Amino acid sequence: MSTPSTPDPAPRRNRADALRNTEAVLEAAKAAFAELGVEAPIRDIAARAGVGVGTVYRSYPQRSDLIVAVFRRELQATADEADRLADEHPPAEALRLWARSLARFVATKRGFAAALHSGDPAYQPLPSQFIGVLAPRVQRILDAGARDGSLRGDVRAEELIPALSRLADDREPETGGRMVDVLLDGLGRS
Amino acid sequence: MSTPSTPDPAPRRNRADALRNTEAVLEAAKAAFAELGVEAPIRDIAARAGVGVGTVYRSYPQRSDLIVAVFRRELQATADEADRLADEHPPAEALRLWARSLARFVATKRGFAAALHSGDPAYQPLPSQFIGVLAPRVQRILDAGARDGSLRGDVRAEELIPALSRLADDREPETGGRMVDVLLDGLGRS
DNA sequence: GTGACAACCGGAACAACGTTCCGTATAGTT
DNA sequence: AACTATACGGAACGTTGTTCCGGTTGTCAC
Repeated sequence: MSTPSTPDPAPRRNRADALRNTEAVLEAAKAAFAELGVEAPIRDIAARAGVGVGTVYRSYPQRSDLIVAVFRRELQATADEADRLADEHPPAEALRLWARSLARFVATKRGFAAALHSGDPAYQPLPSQFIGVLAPRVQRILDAGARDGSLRGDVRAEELIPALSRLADDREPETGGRMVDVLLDGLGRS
Repeated sequence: MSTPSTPDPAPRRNRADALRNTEAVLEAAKAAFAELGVEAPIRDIAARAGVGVGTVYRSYPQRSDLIVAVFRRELQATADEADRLADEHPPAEALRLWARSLARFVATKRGFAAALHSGDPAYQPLPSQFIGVLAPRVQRILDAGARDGSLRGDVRAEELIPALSRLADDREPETGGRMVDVLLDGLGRS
């Protein structure tokens, strides 16, 4: 406010060791999530990364930050696939194919879907982070389907995605897949 | 093995104070579940009942025992309703009406559906207890629907009930209800 | 190279919870 | 009234999330 001399008030670059640690924690979390599910103990993640718990909390104040960081790449791939499928297939088929893609994503992330819907404050930002990325792409498919009459128009992506991820999160992947199919059958026609 | 004298080896009747306490814990748990959800702290339940935690564990070694005991009556009512609806309505309609009944049950038991599918060992007996009671009644409806062609025949009650309870367990009851309807639409026809 | 300081680190410390265990109290019987 | 199997209470232990602070270490200016 007072000194107009510094146009970019960014005070300092991040320290190199801090960046290294942030990366190490990310890798450790990825391994821990794969092995123990997304509710792996923070202490465990810290130990794998060779750092103290304080360091984990500094880089990722909320557990959801860590989850989002670990799965960002795969999440983005799933989102991109929605666009690709929308371009290459009619809406109803694109939606069905994309649902399988989502089911694969959910099935390989133990505890992810449960965390998504838990209501636990530690996971509170997760739904918006997760659905925020996916919903616009899926909504495009739903809109196209509503236009050509192949999909009913009264379900929004923001409610469909949680429903699909809930159904897909079954101990028996085959059962989860079948229930997803049934739900999509219910979306068919108008 | 050695002494054939005692045909009924039941050694002693339950003590009256123990019965009183078991009942007090049940009432306390009912209140705690309603207020805090099914993962209410055991200490909290014990305090409400005016009892030590050891007493809670003696009557209900697993948390799932407490949950089943608390909801047994309502669960039974929901199960009975399946029979009633099956007698009074055609299969597809009976199923839809029953699904609403299940949705109401789930919606008013905070955390119940999540516990049902959590995989947490503390809740491990819950699915069989819960689904074991409901499934036979619901299967009757599904079978009738498969016979008259109004419902597809490739979905079993054991997988439908978890799916419905997952969908119904939404922060927005209206959304949950709509997704349940969509799933049932998918079950329609063959 | 050296000094100084902000940034960062590690892990101790605290709180909440599930669960076990055992010395004490007591209901029911003799 | 005395006795004993039964049940009780809650201390104690292990695990987890989360905060906090004394000590350490990059980084920059000189």
